[in-house]
Amino acid sequence: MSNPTPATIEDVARIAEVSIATVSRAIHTPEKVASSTRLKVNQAIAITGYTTNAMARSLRLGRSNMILVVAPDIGDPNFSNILVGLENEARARGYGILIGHTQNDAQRGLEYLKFLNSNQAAGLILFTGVLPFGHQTMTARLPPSVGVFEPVHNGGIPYVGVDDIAGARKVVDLLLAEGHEKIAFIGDSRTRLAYSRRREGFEAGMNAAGIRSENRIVMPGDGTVESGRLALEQLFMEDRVPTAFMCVNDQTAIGVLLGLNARGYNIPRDYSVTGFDDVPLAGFMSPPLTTIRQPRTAIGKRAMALLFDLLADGEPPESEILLVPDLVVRNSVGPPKTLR
Amino acid sequence: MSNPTPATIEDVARIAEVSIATVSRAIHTPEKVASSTRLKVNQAIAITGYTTNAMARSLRLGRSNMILVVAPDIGDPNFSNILVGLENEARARGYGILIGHTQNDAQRGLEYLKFLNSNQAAGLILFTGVLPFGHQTMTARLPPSVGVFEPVHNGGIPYVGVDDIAGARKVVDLLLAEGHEKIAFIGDSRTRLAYSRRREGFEAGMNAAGIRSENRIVMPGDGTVESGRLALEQLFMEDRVPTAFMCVNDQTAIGVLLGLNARGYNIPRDYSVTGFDDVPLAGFMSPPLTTIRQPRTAIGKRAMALLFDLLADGEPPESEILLVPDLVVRNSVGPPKTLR
DNA sequence: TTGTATGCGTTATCAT
DNA sequence: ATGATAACGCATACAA
Repeated sequence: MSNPTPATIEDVARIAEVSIATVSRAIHTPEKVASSTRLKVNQAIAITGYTTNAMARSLRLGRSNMILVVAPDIGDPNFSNILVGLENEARARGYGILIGHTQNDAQRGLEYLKFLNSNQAAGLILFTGVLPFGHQTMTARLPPSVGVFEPVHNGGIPYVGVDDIAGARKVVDLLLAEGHEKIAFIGDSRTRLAYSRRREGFEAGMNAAGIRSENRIVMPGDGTVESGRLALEQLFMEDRVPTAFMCVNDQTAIGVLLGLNARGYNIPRDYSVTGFDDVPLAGFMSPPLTTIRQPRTAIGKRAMALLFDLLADGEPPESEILLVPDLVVRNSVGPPKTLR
Repeated sequence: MSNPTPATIEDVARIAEVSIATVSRAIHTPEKVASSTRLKVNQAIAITGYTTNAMARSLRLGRSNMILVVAPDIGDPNFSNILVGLENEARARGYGILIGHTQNDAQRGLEYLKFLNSNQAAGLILFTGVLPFGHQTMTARLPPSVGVFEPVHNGGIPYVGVDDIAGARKVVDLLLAEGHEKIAFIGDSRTRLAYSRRREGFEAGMNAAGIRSENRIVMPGDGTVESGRLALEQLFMEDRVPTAFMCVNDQTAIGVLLGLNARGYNIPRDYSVTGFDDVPLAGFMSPPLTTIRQPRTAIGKRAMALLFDLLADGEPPESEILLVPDLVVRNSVGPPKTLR
């Protein structure tokens, strides 16, 4: 199974009875080598099972054909689908993908910075809203990079994401159209720009509908199921219950839904609940959750395409690409009880 | 932001007014260099922001300090926590982790095989039950490797996983103790050894309790929410409804739970449902799911530790490490309706 | 069309 | 304690 040592270009050259230069050419510029020798080389390659040593090649060339994807949380339900978009696009261009997991830890980020500094990756895709390399970021020599989901604060790096304001607006407008006049936004937070923007969309919709501020409830949250449940409990305890809960993401909405179910309410008869993201489970909740669908694969595809533009031109063709997400109407929204 | 070219060991040497050999020594064997020169070197490193080029280093050394983790499905809810265990253990030993995603595609696997052949990774962690490299596997020169969750079929590679039989046994025994006599095992499949073993545990428990075979229902499934729901519907249509559903994993159990809820049943009053894995959402279902907890972080830790044993000794100290998982009792199991 | 020779950035061997 | 240099595997400028 584990052969002693991998074949080198020299092994191939010896067997094919040519020089290593010819072998290299036969591989990378076959048209520059006689077809007869090309044949010999190919046979020798087959015999030895030769694979070019990517490290030596990259060292020589000063670049590699790997793209590094750095993510703070691999467990994020959004991550894997975006990854698929990224991978497909990269593969189509002959590039491979490697994933680095930082767990929001700058120390871990540094590891990958070294990786980058060694030219082991030709490009960088960032899932975090911030360069994950701590202080050393300033002196770092980063390869062409693009952010996904969130703009990268400390870096002038282009990004592709979703138009959160427009998405949120679609949700409020639906709720408003159903007749809701007292709506709570659950999961307010300033740590993630995407979340702030969803809040913005909420406010914009409420403004447009002329809803008075005492009928707008905003609860903080960190986007976890827990936080949704917590916010709900607090609202009930303080007797500030709205007729509709517009949640910053699906996790939060699931928390609210679960809490409401536990209290014996029927959704959407008693209350309406909405999410954002369209996480895999959203459609399986009871009731199935009305939410905003992230065009995940498309985001990944666009991000990688943008990275290749950068790789080719050096200059970002545009610094922000916002995809407009769709509303997916399921069964967690209805008219407010008061209107029934 | 993007400095022209990264500093090399030569830049450092020039500034410190020493030879490159001394710089290298100052970094790797500081005790062999005069403290005065060590100081100069360190200053020069600080000035230049020098990082050793990992690629050149690995090329010279013939080994790297990266571990490659290959997984068929990054979205698997088990994956991210195991990864944390892997990462922590690797970091403690000065190694970094890179993740490769194959999507069960041999072509993609090949990419990573080249990576390995170039000595870009010192070791390999496999999440798949099979070497993901297609035909070329035979001629491949693999680094020390260990499997996670499942033994690797075509490779004599040691693995660490969970004792699925014992885990499943804990579940049946609970169900049996509650008084159930007609139990369905949902999600039978021969594609994953772990799943076959859970089935084995089920049968063993039923045998021990002397349950007759007509009271054992086995439904196929692929471990998705969908498949759980499907199996449930089929059982109702064929009028072969048991009093308890023992599901091969949590996803399946969630499907069953959702289906039962949709039909208006109350769990655990009308039916009992169990899962396996203790996925993040399991505790948030209504009712919270009784299931088996995968010791995920522990598995990752053990797997990586085993890999380092391999790296050091060459010989696997043991070929199979099975951790015994715990039953986590929540609220989806009760006595059968007939006994109430 | 093919071969020779150099250098990519390191570390290790051998002198000094 | 330090320096000069070879070698890791490869791609290419240059020579033939």
